[in-house]
Parts: sequence; structure tokens; C-alpha cells
Amino acid sequence: MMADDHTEAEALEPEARPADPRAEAFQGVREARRNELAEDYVELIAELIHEHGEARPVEIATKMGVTAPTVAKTLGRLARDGLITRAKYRSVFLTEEGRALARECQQRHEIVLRFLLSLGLDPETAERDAEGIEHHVSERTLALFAAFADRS
Amino acid sequence: MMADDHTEAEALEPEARPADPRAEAFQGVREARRNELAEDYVELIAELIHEHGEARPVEIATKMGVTAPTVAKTLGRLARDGLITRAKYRSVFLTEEGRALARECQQRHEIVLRFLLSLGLDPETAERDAEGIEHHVSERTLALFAAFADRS
DNA sequence: GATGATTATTAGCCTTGTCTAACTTGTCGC
DNA sequence: GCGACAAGTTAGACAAGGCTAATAATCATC
Ligand SMILES: [Mn+2]
Ligand SMILES: [Mn+2]
Ligand SMILES: [Mn+2]
Ligand SMILES: [Mn+2]
Repeated sequence: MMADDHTEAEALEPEARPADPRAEAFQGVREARRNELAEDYVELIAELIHEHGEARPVEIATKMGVTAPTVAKTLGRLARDGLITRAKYRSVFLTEEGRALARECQQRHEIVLRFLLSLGLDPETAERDAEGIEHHVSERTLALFAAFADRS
Repeated sequence: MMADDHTEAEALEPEARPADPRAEAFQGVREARRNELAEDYVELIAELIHEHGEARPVEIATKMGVTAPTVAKTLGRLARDGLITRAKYRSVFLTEEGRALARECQQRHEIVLRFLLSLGLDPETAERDAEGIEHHVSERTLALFAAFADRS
């Protein structure tokens, strides 16, 4: 056994699909994309709880710029994934896991924002770009952003 | 006519939905998200044509890290949207519009990548982060990135 | 404590983007 | 020119994420 591999020069990693270096990058981006919505939601929910004491779907809908049914369906997925808890017709709470994710997202958001501002970007554009960029910044990049923003 | 607006102090923009400032940011990000895939595809197709003289679905699939049927369906949408042309069982071509978008994406990608590298990021991480970040960078931010990368 | 407005949910539709399985076409060697 | 194998397409499933329309619960307020 264990002698039927690489007749030529492949089958080294136990990865899924060939995985050309570029393909890996795209797969990573697709992975990040799958978490964007959850990240934005838990971040917003944490903020609403902090500011208003509670997070109500109507407020989430307003701040996210989507309709109430969209929020309801998304909250269903977040609950399924263990990030929030909720009772019918009541406001939303973060689980421990949700709180941890929210904290992480808030920090990341803040670092990316500070970084863009320190580059000289106007606040509105910075906020808008940060909202998109934050989900695609690796730990390593984030560290560089933080360092740059600090020394500025 | 035209006298039934703003009883209090609203209805100023002919926008869709209230649009709290944050909501606008999220809507902008969602908009950007809708174009990500098309951008990555036309960029890759342009590159394949440049390097190999033609862009074949099998190569697109490998480089994007997805299966052939996924590519087929996506190419269908790109054709519908006027970015490419194709004949059955033949390779893919960019329309004028597709070429214009590809050029823009290539430039953006290159600037974001150079910027990350000039910050001190390793090439692999830089490539990966650039692949995600490029779609969420405004013109203004891009200009700052380019300036920073140049003076470095 | 009835009732009307606000908030929340449910049902159902649509598009995108991914996959597997099965089939068709094209191409290259002989 | 034929046959294998590679490449491409089609069919169909499924989840996410958006929407509208209709229904249900909550709450304020009288
Ligand atoms: Mn965001
Ligand atoms: Mn954010
Ligand atoms: Mn990309
Ligand atoms: Mn790119």
C-alpha cells in the first residue's frame, strides 16, 4: 500500500482540486465572501446592543439598508450557525461565539478605518471602503495597517 | 403638482430606501460584490488571451479553482451582459466593453498588489489579499495607494 | 382593556453561484 | 477516416441573499 501515488510529480497535498496558486487565492476569497454577511451582522448587533441596550430587527434593517424579511432570514442563518439567539418577536442576542466574532470584526474594522484615514482619505470614503475591505484583510496585512496607522 | 413633498424635512434625494449613511455604505458594498465575479473573469480571460492567444474554459476553471460547469454558467451570464462573445465548443473572446473592464481591473489589481508589497507584505499574502481587496477600493483610495507605492 | 400603528414573521418568488452526473463535440494519433 | 480521450455543454440540485405581499404579534394610548 501507499505506492500508487504520483506517477509523474503530483498528488502531494491532500487538498481538494489541483490548486494552482492562483486558484488557491480565488478559493480563499470565496471563503472570505461567505463570512462577510455574518461579520457585518454580528458587528452591527454588538454595536446596537452597546448603544441602545438591545438589537431589534427593524434597526438592523435600517442600518443595513435591506428589508425586514431579509433581516429575518439572515438572522435565521446566524442562529442556525450559533452566532445569535432569539425568541420570536423579541430582540436579538449574541452568543459567546457571536460576541467573540463581533469583537474581532470591530477591531479589524477600526484598524482598517484608521489606516485609510491615516493615508489621507476623507472620512466618508474611508468608512465606505473599510466596510468592504475589512473582510479581505489577512492577519498579516492587518498588522501592517495597524503599525502604519500608529506611526503617522 | 410637485408640492406634496417633505412635510417635515425629508424626501430630498430621489434615492431608494431611507438611506442612513451606514446603509449607503452597505449598499455600496453589496453593489461592488455583485461585480466581483465578472471582474475576476474578464481579468483572467484577458490574461489568458495575452499569454496563450486564447482563453479556453478548461483553463479558466483551473485558474479560478471551480468546475467546468460553473465556468460554463458564468460565461453565459457574462455573454448575456455583453462582456464576452463565444461560440459553442470554441474559446472565449472579450467584447470592447469586456476589454475595457479587463484593462481597468488589471490596473487596479496591479496597483493594489504593488501597494501591499510596498507596505512590506510577502508576495503570496499580498496576491491573495489583493484578489479580494481590489473590488472594494474606490478611485480615491486607489489614487492614494498608487502614490504611496510610487514614493517608497 | 379595545384598537390602531409599529414591528416581526411567514410564504413564496427570483437570481447568483456552486456542485455532480450524464451527454456531446472536437481533436489527435494512427 | 476512426476511435479515444479531452473539452465542453446540459440538466438538475441546492444554499444564500435579496425582494413583495400577506399575516401575526406587540405595544402605546386612550
Ligand atoms: Mn463590512
Ligand atoms: Mn464593518
Ligand atoms: Mn479579485
Ligand atoms: Mn484580480
